[in-house]
Amino acid sequence: MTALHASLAGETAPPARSRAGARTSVPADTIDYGPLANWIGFRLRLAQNASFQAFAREASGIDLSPGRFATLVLIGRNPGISQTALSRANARDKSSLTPVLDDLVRRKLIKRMRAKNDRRSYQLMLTPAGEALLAKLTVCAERHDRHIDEIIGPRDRARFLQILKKLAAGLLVSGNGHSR
Amino acid sequence: MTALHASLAGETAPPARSRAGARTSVPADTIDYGPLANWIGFRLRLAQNASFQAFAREASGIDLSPGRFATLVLIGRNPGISQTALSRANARDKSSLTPVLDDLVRRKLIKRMRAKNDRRSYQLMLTPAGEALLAKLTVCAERHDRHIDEIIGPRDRARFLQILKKLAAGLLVSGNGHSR
DNA sequence: GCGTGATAGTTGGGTATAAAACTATCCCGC
DNA sequence: GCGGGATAGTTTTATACCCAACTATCACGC
Repeated sequence: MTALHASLAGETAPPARSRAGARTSVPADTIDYGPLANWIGFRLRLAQNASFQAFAREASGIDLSPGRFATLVLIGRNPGISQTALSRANARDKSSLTPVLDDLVRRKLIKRMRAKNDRRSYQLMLTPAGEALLAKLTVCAERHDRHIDEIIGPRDRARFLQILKKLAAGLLVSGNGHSR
Repeated sequence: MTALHASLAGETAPPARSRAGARTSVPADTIDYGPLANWIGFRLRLAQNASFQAFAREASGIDLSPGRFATLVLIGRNPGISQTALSRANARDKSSLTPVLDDLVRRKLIKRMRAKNDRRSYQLMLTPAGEALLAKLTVCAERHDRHIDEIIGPRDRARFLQILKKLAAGLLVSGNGHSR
């Protein structure tokens, strides 16, 4: 991350690339993306990438990665949620959650309590410290989101969001004749 | 991936979840996403996730991950490109590229040739086998893209794509007063 | 030609994530 | 109450990625 993205995005750094780069056959700003240029999947990856990093910047100084933020939000909004339900909501495998939650517990941001009637599962909830951190991060997230709004423009936002939702829904339904 | 996404997306699997799940405090379909529900960053991640998996399904049977596909396209479109330029175009760190290219070379899909006038850099190009595989994958990608079109609807596609581009560009320019 | 600073690629260390196998627990019908 | 089948969470293994440090090479000015 850093300058590599800049060059992809529209060149932030004009000073660089003048001697050595010019000889390496493809001068970086004249790259032919071919069909990639207009494939949704590719652009989606770039946008997600950028958003992730922008958020990380927004929340820099706070010792919690963007990925864990969603986890906190979901626990905060759904106290007592199980790990499995949380992993589903967050679209990550439940096994990925184990180390994350271990860490959050270690930092005393969440609590894991055994459910009364099902001793297999945990009930997750925020600690007061977790609530406090969540509040701080929410401010960052809102700033980030406002930043995105400036880029998209408020008119298109709703439409854009709706398409994102349709995409996530539509692409998944069509492919999983799975059992589980 | 699998049923977890389905439940998020709109429930493909009605048979499951009826007994055990009902008691674990938060029944998965009544999750409160709170502000997450309409945060672009979060939705972007879900959509990208879904797209990635859908593409993987489309190209299942072909032994090449979606990530490497973009690499092949870029090399095919820009013969002689250097690894650094490629990593930039693909928005990944150049160090991530090393093992990927090693693998592609091992499978005889690409060639790495030392540049004449700069013995530090390589010039990458497809082998005939690489061209052939690229052609096969392009078919998959086009099918995938058509699938996405069905979901988005052709009217919104261009607008959607444009917003994705603006987002990637806009979010990156504003955050890297980096040197590198 | 030689030092200085930049660049191409690799290596090493660390994080995030997924898939599959596993353990413990649960539900249900008999 | 017991056995079969499902579920919650963990562990193991493997992959993809980043960043920082490293080596080899280059370019330029003197």
